[in-house]
Amino acid sequence: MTVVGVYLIGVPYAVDKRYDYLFPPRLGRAYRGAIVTVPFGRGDRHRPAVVAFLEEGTGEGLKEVLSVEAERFAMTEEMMALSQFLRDHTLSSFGDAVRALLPAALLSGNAAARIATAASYRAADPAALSALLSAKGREGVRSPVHRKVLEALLSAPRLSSEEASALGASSAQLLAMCRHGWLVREESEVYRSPYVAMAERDTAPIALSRAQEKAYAQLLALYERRRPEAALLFGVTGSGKTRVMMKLMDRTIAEGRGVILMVPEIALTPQTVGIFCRRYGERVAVIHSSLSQGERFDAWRRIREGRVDLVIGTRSAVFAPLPEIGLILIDEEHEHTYKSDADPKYHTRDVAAHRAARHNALVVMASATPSLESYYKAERGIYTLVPLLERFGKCSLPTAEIVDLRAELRRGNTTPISARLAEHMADTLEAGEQAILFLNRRGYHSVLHCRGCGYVFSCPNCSVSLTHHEGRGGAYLMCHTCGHREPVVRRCPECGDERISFLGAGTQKAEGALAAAFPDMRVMRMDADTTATKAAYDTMLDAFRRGEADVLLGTQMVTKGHDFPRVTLSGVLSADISLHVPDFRAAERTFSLLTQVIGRAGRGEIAGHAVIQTFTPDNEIIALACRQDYEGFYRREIALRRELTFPPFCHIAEMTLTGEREEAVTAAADRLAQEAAALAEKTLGGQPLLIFGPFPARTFKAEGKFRMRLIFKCKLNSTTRAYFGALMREYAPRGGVTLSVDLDPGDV
DNA sequence: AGCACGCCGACT
DNA sequence: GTCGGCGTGCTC
Repeated sequence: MTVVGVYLIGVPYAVDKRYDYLFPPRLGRAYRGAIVTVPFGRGDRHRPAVVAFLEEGTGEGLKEVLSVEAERFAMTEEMMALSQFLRDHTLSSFGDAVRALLPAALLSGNAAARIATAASYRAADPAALSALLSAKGREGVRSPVHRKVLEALLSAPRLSSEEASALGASSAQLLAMCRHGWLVREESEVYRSPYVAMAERDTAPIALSRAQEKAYAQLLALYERRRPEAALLFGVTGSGKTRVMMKLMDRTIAEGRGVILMVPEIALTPQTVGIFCRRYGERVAVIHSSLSQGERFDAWRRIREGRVDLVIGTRSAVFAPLPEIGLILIDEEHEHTYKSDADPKYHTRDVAAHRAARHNALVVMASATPSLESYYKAERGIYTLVPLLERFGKCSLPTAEIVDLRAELRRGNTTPISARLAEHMADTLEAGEQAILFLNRRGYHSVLHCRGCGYVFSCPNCSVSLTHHEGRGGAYLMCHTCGHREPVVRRCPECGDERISFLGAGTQKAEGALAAAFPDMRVMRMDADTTATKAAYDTMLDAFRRGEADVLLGTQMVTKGHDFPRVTLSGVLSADISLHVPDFRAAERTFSLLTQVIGRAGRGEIAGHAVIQTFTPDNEIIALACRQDYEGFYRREIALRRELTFPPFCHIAEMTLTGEREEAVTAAADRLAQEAAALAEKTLGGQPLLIFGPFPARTFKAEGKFRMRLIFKCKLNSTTRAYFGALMREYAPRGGVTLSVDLDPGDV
């Protein structure tokens, strides 16, 4: 008898181990990677599972596998290895890894039933078709509709039922023709895709400038090594990175190898997709979070069956089941959306590198403001640095201006719009041009600063801004990275001013202030609330592009990847909010953000201008962004990271305890901290590992649950991963408290 | 995760 | 005397 060892899908970490079942002969051949349904637990509930082990045995005392999914949907060896990699690398369960790789439709029962089919008709005997049409009398074709259908089949191998009905043939008539033995009806699978093939195709060769050609040659040389390679394409805004990448894609596809193009969620607009659909037609698949379950399943099948050369998509597209991969492109590689915050908590970059190793593929990460981690790797030769620093065409760099909000306050202006910004707004409106205003709101409510001098309360150990908490003994300030606490003071330690307030206080009134200052102005507001669906987002951007509003006011999403030729002014209402988000990556994010905002203005014919409002006009990050000086920024920031021991000089791991009873959560956190220290002592053999906390998570209480965190600094390797794995398994808290781990979280 | 066993409070 | 609360432990 065949005994299979399976991993269950959709069970917690504690159940994530091998379970053996008998594989009854009536289900056919057993094989590794098979997706099966098994009875599990006392209630014998049916659960999806994946076969990972095969053995011959008596199978005594084992339950039986209930059903097997079609072999064409099974996990390939690569998928099995990738799931194992995800489990080891992120400490997720095998089942969660499988869920990341497979479309949900495959795991929720009968996949076959979820496949859409369509009928088509072909000539039963194509050779005899013309003879049939010219035959007379009883043997001939008398009905004009029948004749039309058969004539159409002289020039086309088959007719879809739509095409046949367009010729006037009813389904009854088609059935009759089948009974005559003239036609054969065939059911075939169809693929639901919201992206229809574009009518006009773009097949022109891609012409490159000299600088672009040089970058392309460098990348091509790497590609041709046919080994796992990684490159960092460091291209400033407007340098034509996309053209370089496209030429490399052309080359890869021409060799019959697949390409994955990763984009941040926000950049996946119809414009972007259109460019690639025109070039690669039906052999493009698009994957993103708002596809329906059916669309996702269909895209996955098309890719898996070899019908696709290019997969464009957000984070999860990195798992696209292309049979052969030659190239993985990660555009805007610094974007934090590439890190998954749900299990498995992977980074796209790591998965891409893993797949590239298997396929001997090239990974190209592209950005104008690379993540510190990536640029550091490029500096050390782990990635090949491919610079593309020349701006292409005649668009010039916009000018940038810093506005001192302290002075603004001294002059009595308490609105979030400075006099300078108002002036520029007026000029822009006058000229019939458009403006984009960026308003960050994340984190503003908990960081304190001095309105007199701009001083921000920060951690003496980590230089991360402190957040305000209401505790039992009153309010205090705390560092979310190391747990350092200090009391709230009334006076600024820098200038003695008493105007201590929350950072960004007042900016949420921006819309009202704009309306008051410019009553005739049309303001379009764009944030997570107004763009709940992808369609709403695309519609708003289109409307703004058409000039249906003068100002686009919004969060992060207004700063990303779209060309608005009529935008000549961009403004940041408070650079401080972004600069002092309580996260060690705040400076990096701000530099990237400001660089983009400044780049947004004036990409058309007209020169652009950017206005950056801040309480700290002397801040070096802001100055560097205004000069678009990435190198300068990198030198400064990498020195700070080294000094304070932050990535890339260590890794950070985060353990979170969640539960409904506050005392239970805090008690469990204390116990975990002790356990973690003891286990480190015992198993790490002197490898450095620092434990901070426990302390309340950024959102201590949310949705009726309390959350405590522990932060670890260490080097992640097999020893330390095993250490965190052991903590997860052996220290599973009980009493309604759950424990989760994030190795290398996106924000801390 | 789900389900059952198990030992303490308010009901027919 | 029982119905049922959710703490604890197991699932091939």
